[in-house]
Amino acid sequence: MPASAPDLMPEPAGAARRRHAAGEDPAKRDQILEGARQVFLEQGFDAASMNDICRAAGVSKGTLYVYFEGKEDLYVSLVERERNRLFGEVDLLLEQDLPLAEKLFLYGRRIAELMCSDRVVRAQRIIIGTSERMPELGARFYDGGMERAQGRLRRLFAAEAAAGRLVVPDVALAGHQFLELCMAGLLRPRLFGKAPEPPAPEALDRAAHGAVAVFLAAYSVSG
Amino acid sequence: MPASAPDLMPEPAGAARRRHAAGEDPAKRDQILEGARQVFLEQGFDAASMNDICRAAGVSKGTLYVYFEGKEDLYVSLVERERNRLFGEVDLLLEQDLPLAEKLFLYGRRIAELMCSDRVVRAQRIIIGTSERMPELGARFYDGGMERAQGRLRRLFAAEAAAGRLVVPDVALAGHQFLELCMAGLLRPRLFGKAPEPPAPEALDRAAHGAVAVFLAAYSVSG
DNA sequence: TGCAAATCGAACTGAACGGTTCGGTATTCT
DNA sequence: AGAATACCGAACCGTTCAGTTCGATTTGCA
Repeated sequence: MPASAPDLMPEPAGAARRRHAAGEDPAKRDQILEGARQVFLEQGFDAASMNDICRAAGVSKGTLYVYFEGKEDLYVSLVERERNRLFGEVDLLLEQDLPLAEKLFLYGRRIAELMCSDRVVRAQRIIIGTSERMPELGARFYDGGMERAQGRLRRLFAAEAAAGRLVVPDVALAGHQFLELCMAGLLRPRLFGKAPEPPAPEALDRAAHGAVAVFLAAYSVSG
Repeated sequence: MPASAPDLMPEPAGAARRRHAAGEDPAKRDQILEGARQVFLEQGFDAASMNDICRAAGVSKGTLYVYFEGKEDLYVSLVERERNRLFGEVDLLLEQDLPLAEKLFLYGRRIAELMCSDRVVRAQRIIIGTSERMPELGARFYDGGMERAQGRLRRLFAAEAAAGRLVVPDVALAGHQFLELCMAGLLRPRLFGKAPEPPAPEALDRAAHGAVAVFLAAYSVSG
């Protein structure tokens, strides 16, 4: 196939393309997803209408259906994007060179703050609400979010145990325990609508500090 | 108004009535709520149709609308009933006269088992999913469920602290911590659909045992 | 400039929804 | 027996939805 093939050239190696094939402009795709995010998160999956999403995204209905097959496809794509966007940065927190107690405090506090934020709480609400009908989507969100953090924690605990600074018979259990401790009394009232606002900084401090204290009391060599 | 008022007598003091006024037969009301429970829990609030609920309950649509004002009224009544039914019995677990460690183990294990059961997980899914639009309903469910258990725990911890067997600077925090520890690694995968089955008895044992161990390591006087 | 096509905007389809109405039936009280 | 009525079942109403269609308009490339 010569480089001058008239109409079929699928991938012109040119770096800067201005015009895209129908349904293949990533900026427009993002624009649609952003509108969908607003409507889905504040209406829920069923109550959100495609017309509202079009209006919020500033895109015609025809165009939307060029970029996405339907409502469920749009929703799945949105959840996938949010998952990566929300939990992509978290891993770095554990890499810093700090005393264990401080490292745990900062990591746990950040996770709790993230999980209790308006944006993530609303995302969890809608995903949990649809996980009866779409369990694999919920599982993917869980794996890419909390379970990823769990993996980091397990590695840390195993290393600390190997170094003789902790005694951790079950690193998986310990990982779950630590993160649950960090969100104790914070996340559940948020999910159920009992706490309309994200926790105050002092509340986050208190929970994370208490988590580290309890955790280290149980798993330190001296404990 | 004489007692012999012909058509308006509202409360005939007779003890055993066989025939009920329209929309006032409690058995029929329960029958409707039971059908609504099935449909709501497996379809979600929006996706559940009143026609499906009528069919599931074995009741005509007209009758349903005599007993309930509409979909939301039916849903609210159902949540209220489920809340009482599910969490009504739990309180008794803490009254037994047992060593603290055993009492905590049994209580925590039972709570975790309940919270992770199919029925309660599905109830939580739908309530969390609708708590964006109906926060007060979610808050009531939370208060009647987990928060009630928290109250019991706080009283226990305060008593144990007063007796010199525990050192608990913040009984509210400690209560949240203990229950979160009992469900660590169990509830969240259930809610997100990652774990399709309730946790096995051994998993519940492991979580509750680990919770008691960590908790007592942190809050025992010797700790 | 002129052409091809990506997008717009708005109307439209068919189905499903919540809720209402109404005549017929079965039950229970007098 | 007879009257009263709670319930049934099915048709019906207006609305809203996801998804489609199509001419008009804008946009980028030759």
